[in-house]
Amino acid sequence: MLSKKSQYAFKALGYLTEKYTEGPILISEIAKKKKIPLKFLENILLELKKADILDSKKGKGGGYFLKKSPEKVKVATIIRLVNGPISMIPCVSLYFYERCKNCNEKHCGLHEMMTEVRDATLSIVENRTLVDLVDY
Amino acid sequence: MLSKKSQYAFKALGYLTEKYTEGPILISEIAKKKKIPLKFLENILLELKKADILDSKKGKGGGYFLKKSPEKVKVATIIRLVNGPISMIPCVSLYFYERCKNCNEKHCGLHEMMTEVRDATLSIVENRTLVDLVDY
DNA sequence: AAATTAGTCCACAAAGTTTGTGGAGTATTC
DNA sequence: GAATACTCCACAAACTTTGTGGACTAATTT
Repeated sequence: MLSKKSQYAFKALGYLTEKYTEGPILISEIAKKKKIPLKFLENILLELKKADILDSKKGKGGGYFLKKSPEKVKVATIIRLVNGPISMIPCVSLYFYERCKNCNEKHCGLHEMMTEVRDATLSIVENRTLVDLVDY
Repeated sequence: MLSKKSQYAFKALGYLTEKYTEGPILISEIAKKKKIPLKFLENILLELKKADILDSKKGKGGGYFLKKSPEKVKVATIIRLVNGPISMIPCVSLYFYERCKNCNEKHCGLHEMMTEVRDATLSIVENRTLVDLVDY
């Protein structure tokens, strides 16, 4: 399961995608519309900014906005950033790989199956972008 | 990611599947061979027994063994049992469903995408069994 | 029947993660 | 320089994970 933080991040990014043409959006507006605790959302958006997904402007007329065009930001990128590995086990992860201590990966049934699961998931989340998060 | 507990459970079940014809297997043997903390493994196996996946026998010649034939036990069942939901978000889960508070499921982009991810994952784990966990 | 073997059960504890909150500071605009 | 809005850091409560310890029960062997 994705953490609440991740779910909040997706809701917020969906909202910013909707409002992409409208310039900076207040944190407080996102928090209210998407029912996200304000201060928690602050942390999340700041993290997304540091990861180059968002940018912000201070002072009057300020707020957060997408740094890149929403169709250029993959859902997979956001998951890895906010939630961590997409794979079910570390020895199968592409971005968070860790060697398995108690099995030989070449001959491990679990390894093989989890690789399939990973690829099935990636085939979706690597091909969806922030645009796919918007309500319709 | 699956918890360590889940990974231990899979390792143990894979081992019991290998040794399916050999009668009861000692917890201590599984723990040693699969490098799982003994007492932690006790808890896991007991849980699997209560869920009717395993059975056990006490005293000399005792140990744990699969209650059903390994090809009859789906991987999906084990994940749900030991790890919890397979879906990435609760409002998309079949077995652990929870309503989403801040979106209309019929018009939510996230909901739609996560349904696809769920189905892609299920198409694998609902069609694999303990047999697929065995090393080869 | 006693000893040995091996699972059962319960409680607890250390560590880590998640989910926040509070408050002072900084940049920008008017 | 006042108001606005993001920034940064620290901390805390709650929960989950990952175990451990010890007494108990059931089955077998001698």
